[in-house]
Amino acid sequence: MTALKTTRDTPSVSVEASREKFQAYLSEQGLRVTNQRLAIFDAAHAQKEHFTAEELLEKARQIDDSVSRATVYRTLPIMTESHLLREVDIGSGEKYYLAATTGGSQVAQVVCVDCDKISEISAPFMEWYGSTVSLKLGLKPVSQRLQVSAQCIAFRSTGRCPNRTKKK
Amino acid sequence: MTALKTTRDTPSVSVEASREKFQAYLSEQGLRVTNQRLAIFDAAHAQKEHFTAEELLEKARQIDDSVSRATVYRTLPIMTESHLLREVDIGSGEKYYLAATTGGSQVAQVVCVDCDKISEISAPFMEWYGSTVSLKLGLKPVSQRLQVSAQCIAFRSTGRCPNRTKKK
DNA sequence: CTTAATGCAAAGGTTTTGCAGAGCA
DNA sequence: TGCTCTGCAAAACCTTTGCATTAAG
Repeated sequence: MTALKTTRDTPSVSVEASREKFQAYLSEQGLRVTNQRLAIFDAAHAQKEHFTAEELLEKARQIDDSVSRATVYRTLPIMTESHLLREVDIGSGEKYYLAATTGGSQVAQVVCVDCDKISEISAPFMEWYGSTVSLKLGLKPVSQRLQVSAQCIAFRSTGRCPNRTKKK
Repeated sequence: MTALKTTRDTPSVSVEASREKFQAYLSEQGLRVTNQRLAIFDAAHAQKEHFTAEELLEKARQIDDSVSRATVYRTLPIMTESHLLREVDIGSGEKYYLAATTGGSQVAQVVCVDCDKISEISAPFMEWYGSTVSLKLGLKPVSQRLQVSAQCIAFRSTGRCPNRTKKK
């Protein structure tokens, strides 16, 4: 499966708008707008669920097969620093990412204990609690993250998650 | 600095009590009580701040210099599963640990953005929010974690943390 | 043209694992 | 004595980096 041309020429409106933000960010920072960066960006924003760097590489290559693993890893921090992508580390060894189209920093992650599937949910109280907790220690809060481990629906009924790939 | 004998023969009362819990847990699970496991346990419970696997190896070797890195890594999950140790992943590449002498699962971590120093603080509201958020998604909550990024006192005054070792 | 960005492959750091020998129950 | 646990070293794993080449501005 190499270099398939997808419907990249007519991305959805929201993706289009986000991409403009990304290009604007790159220019502001004096960074170059390359085909690889755009392919990686588009691939990331076409995902509906959280993805890993490796999965992103695969998707990006379906758009532009010249994209390398190194460039994916070099582009991820750019996208997270521009707040167009959210990084989620659930402690499973690899990091997960999701396009930050909604919620800003006010989202909690709920992770299935069996299959590691991540759900996000609005948690507007988080920022207030982050401040409360920080200030109790005399520190200045920067950001906060609430991660909840839970049993997903499939696990509760069948005792095993359908999309589980863990070695454990 | 190899195999220094410390004051291991007279550990504090609380450490002593915890160690008994650990031995009981091992026996219950049909696991063996070995000198290495006890040394690792004692080393872990002698720390006042969060530590890494590598740091734990060094401390454990001061108690019993036969302790190997492999055994440390094999013992860590046993101690976390017995709830005598708390694992904290702040997304820095290596995991941190701390003896779970207080707070149970009702603690939030506040991490300095510059030096990665971790402070813990009681956060009794967390469990309630974990439940709320999980149930909104129809999931059964298991545990929750609130991690706050903040600027520590030293960073605010000098612009740099004293104990910083990050490459970044 | 000038310089940043890229691909490749090797290196990096942390954690895991196979195996033969050691030691607890 | 049987079977778990251990140390050692190699491997696995994700991520980063050096270098020659490519391409954006």
